Amino acid sequence: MSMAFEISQRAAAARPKAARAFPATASGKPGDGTADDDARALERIGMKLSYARNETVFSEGDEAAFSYRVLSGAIRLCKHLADGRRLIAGFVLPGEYCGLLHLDAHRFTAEAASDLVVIAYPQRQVEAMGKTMPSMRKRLEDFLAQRLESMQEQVVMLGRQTAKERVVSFLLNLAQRAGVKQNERAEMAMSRQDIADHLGLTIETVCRMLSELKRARLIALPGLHEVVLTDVEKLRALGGGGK
Amino acid sequence: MSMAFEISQRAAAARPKAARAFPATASGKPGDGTADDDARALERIGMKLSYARNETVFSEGDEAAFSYRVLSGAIRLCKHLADGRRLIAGFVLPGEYCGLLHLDAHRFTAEAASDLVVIAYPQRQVEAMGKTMPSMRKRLEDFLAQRLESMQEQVVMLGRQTAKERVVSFLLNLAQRAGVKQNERAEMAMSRQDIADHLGLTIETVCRMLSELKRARLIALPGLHEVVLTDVEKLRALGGGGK
DNA sequence: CGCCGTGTTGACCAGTTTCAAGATTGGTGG
DNA sequence: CCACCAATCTTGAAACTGGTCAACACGGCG
Repeated sequence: MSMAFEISQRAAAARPKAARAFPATASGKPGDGTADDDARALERIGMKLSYARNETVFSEGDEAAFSYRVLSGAIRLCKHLADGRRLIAGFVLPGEYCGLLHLDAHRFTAEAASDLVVIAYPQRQVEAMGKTMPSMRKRLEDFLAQRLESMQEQVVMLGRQTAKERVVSFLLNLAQRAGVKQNERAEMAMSRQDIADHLGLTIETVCRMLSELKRARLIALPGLHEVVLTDVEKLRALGGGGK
Repeated sequence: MSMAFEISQRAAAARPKAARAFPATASGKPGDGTADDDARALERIGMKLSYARNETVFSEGDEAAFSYRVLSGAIRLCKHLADGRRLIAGFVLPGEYCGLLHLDAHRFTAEAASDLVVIAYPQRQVEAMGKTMPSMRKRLEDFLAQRLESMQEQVVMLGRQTAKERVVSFLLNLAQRAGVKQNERAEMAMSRQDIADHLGLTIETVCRMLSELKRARLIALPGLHEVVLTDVEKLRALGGGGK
């Protein structure tokens, strides 16, 4: 089984914890609807892996041998600049994929933003499925389009939004992707520093903006890594001309 | 000839100046080497169009019926936000393409950043060539990869670089893409406002940074729309941890 | 010649960062 | 179970970068 061999190679390189058993659907994001068939097909060729916070899933420049689907936790896609500055291009949340298209993902380093469980798929299999299954091909294309869309949003955010707008956009985006509505609790797995590096701010500014939103009763922070949007309408109004 | 008909439709929509005759190679960027065959093949199915500064080539959301190659001048790819803020995702310089992949380009509005001459290719033909000519397929993939690369650079720039670093990066990038070396004159067709909207700065800050670089003898500005990099080494050092 | 669009420069101001304490949280070992 | 420690988060005050507002310069064109 050369496939299994490759997986354990990679696993060794990234030093994830030994893969533990998880119910196959445990952390699958609900509401995926149309994706289920493809997801199941992938599930069969994938392997579950766990990483502790801050472990590297793959590095910039690595050969893109695997794609990943997040089961729980979050991946951060980041770029480390020469002088230590860091920039996070995006997060991969539960139910989402990364590295499906070698084009994009492996230009970044992927790290566990929190304790993380993923399923890894050999890239070759994904490509093969893309060629035979039309629905899978479509999903690959959608994935790329989404990725472009989100990079674009980030460019708008970084280029033309204020600190408060950025934080609000981030929270709205997070809640939407998690399928969480007003007054529901959303997980915010990444650290404040991660958020700051994603929004092009300092950690202190992120904190201040969160506090300010809390004081204004627009959000609540039941725990360090949870948010509740208590007034989506007003948040949207603050979200800036974005988009 | 339905192709010609479609082209003039589009031309009418965008109100370009009547296409004038240009020697086929007049503004072709030299040094394209390997691309020449494909370029020539495209040239045959393309139509020359001219636009005055600020005319729209295509709008965000338009059907991507055409791809474009810039012969002279520059296209700006921009996004207009609700509140009037504007953000320029990038410029297309002479010799470069835009809209080759419907995926990306037509999420932006393309406008003439200066007086502009392009060749327009019916999208269908490009796709057809992509399927039959392997070298063309490769070029299309490269194009996408490049586009992603440049968006990424912009994200780093906007997220983690200072005003001076941004301007320096921009100038270095411009010179490199124009194939211009130290002490050679590079065209900078776009306005200061365009540059500002690309770098996420104000026009005043762009001016100040350019003046500062000029005072430091790192660049010269022989004309409003020309730059000479007089000390690429020091500029690189200023260019920040970029990449 | 004077106007208009664009670019440049200066003075002042606001938002963000930086620097510096604390406060919480989570993990470890007694 | 609690005490302690390290890491992370929060908050405050001062410094600074870049933005805003305003005046002026320059160049093309009617």
